[in-house]
Amino acid sequence: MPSSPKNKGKRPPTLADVGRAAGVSAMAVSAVLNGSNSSVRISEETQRRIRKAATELNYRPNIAARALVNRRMNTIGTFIVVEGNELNHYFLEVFNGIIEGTTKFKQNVTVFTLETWSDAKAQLERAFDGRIDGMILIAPVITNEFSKGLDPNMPCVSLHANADIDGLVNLESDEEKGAYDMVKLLTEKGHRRIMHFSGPRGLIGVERRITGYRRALKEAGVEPDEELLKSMAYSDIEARDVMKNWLRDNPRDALPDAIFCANDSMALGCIEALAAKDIRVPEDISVCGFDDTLVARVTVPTLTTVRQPLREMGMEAVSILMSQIDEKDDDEQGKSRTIVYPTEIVERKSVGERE
Amino acid sequence: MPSSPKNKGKRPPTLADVGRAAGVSAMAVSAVLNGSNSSVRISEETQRRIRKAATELNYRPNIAARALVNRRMNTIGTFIVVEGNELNHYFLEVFNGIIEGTTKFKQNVTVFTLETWSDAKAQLERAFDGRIDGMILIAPVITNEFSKGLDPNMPCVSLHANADIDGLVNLESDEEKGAYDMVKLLTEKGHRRIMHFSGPRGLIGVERRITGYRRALKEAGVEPDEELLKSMAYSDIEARDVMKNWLRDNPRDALPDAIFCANDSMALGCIEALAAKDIRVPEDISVCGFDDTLVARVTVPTLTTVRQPLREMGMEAVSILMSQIDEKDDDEQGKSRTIVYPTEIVERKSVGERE
DNA sequence: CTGAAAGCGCTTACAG
DNA sequence: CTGAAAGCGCTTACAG
Repeated sequence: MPSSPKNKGKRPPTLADVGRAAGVSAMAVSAVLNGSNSSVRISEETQRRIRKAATELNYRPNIAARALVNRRMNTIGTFIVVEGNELNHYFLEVFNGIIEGTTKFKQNVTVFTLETWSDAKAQLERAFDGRIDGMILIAPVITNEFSKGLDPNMPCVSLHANADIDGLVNLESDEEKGAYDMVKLLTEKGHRRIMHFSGPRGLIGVERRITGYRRALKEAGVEPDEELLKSMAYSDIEARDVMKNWLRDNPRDALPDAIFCANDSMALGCIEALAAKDIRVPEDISVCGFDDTLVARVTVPTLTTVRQPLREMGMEAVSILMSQIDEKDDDEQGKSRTIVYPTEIVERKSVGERE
Repeated sequence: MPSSPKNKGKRPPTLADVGRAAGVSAMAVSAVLNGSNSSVRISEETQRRIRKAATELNYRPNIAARALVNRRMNTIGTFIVVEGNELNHYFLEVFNGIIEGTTKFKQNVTVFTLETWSDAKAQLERAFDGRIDGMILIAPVITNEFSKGLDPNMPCVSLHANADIDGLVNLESDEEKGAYDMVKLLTEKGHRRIMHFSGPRGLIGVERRITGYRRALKEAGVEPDEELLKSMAYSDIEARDVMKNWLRDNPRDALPDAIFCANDSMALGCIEALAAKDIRVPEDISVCGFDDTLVARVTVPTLTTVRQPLREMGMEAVSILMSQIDEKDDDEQGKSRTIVYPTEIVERKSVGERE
């Protein structure tokens, strides 16, 4: 009773099986079922017979065998660092776009999560065994160290690469202008003391937003106050805690007029801490975010925010990657490139007029 | 200049290449690098030499070749229907758990999005070409039609399968008790006229929540009023619109004491519509959700909700799937099974006391 | 303890 | 217009 003969006949049917059933060679079956570009013409009648046999046997091509000869898996890998142990809204938006793109191109997506960008070499290698044809890096922090972990033969597109990059296509948005426009809106609505909750200093995107923030302030005749610039991780929890501590350490009348947060989740964290002290948004203070993720529309109050076309960027990343993959054997040149998407202010309820 | 000789030498190194470099057979390399269970013992010295050659050549196993012989891709597929064109918070939570699980088991995840569960046969087949070893269905609506699309040899676990299932493991939570507990809490806080925004009638989970809702009402001596039960898609937008219309069509003093929403997003949609009419939560009306997704904690007011351990369920789904995959050749029996997770009330700010 | 052979399921030249 | 052969890169028996 133990070790029974392994499931005989359970093995899925192969091309040869179908061929046998239809009275032709496996090669003929391959040609009609998988429409290869070979010069083979098979008679209508034979084709019909082959297709019939295939459906009857419930034939399904074996992707591993095919990939072995084609060197093409028709799947792309997305790489993301899981911060604070969770995938966030930014990821959700971008991923929605990636899904849309891969569906269009009939590709599969596999998701690789990294613990950190800094020593990603070992983690990256999991993907370099032919299982994906190209990779999308989501908001990577690309260091020299990291670049070394990359495979030069693997087509690669990044979104919001937070450092200078070399040899890959990067999609980003005009973050400085987004920040500038938002802070300008704030000043136009009469706000003067404007706090900025930024991401971690040093990252390109973070610095760009700070630059935009300062520029708008200066143009409105407000001298940037370093006390009002708080840097932290891009996290709602951190923003909440920073806000909470600030409220503990400062008198109520020191409250700024507005807070410009570097992403929507941080804005929510902020609002949460404010609400705990019964400070109302936007009546007592205005708060705005960045990204225009799902939550911005759905929270109360709805969030005034800087929209980056994250979803579109995800879609485009796939589309660009696909052309890279297809042209891989051709010239390698012109690979390095940056595409900048426009940002746009979305006015909702969390920003009010001053006075 | 056209058709240049294809990138010679660019082809990644194979086991044979490494073997040649180390002066051994490919088989020996395979044995030491991929620690097979074959009885092969290779001398320490040779092993060192092989490893050295492998790193020098930057050897990487080819997964397609390996999969072809092993019939194992070490990747699992997750299947989800993209409602209203976006992956939602429920997905994000569950997927976080799946990621955690697959990381632990060193598996990859690929995400398949379906347009609908009803005629999923063709869409499902994309996955039945050996690219995944098992599948996780996220909140599927399993009909007979759908079951026929499944491959009986493919290990399969579902989360919140919203129908009776046959031949697969289903993970779900005790939704009836969750609903009951929540409505009971509401009645204990003095609420009597309690509205329920449910999902689409007919789905098992929806009916269970309705049952729990009614039971708690009756126990509190409140006769369920069918006028207060509104069914709709599980969507914040629908909930917002239903609420908006209700507010338009009913006098202010007809406002219920509380609204029990079938998920967090719907609760947010509700609150949004209420806020537009300056109806405050929880001062004027209490609102609660279901799921305890990321947004519940972060919106204002924070949401009182029924927690389902979505993340844990995602993790467990992977773990169960892995054992199914490993035991596939063994007995097929006992495959069909349901595991019910407890729900739990999380009290936050959106529910207040009456009077 | 190590190597030569066969085979996983497919596709791509190459002959007829 | 169609078939026989070789090979993609690996692993698993099987000999030595």
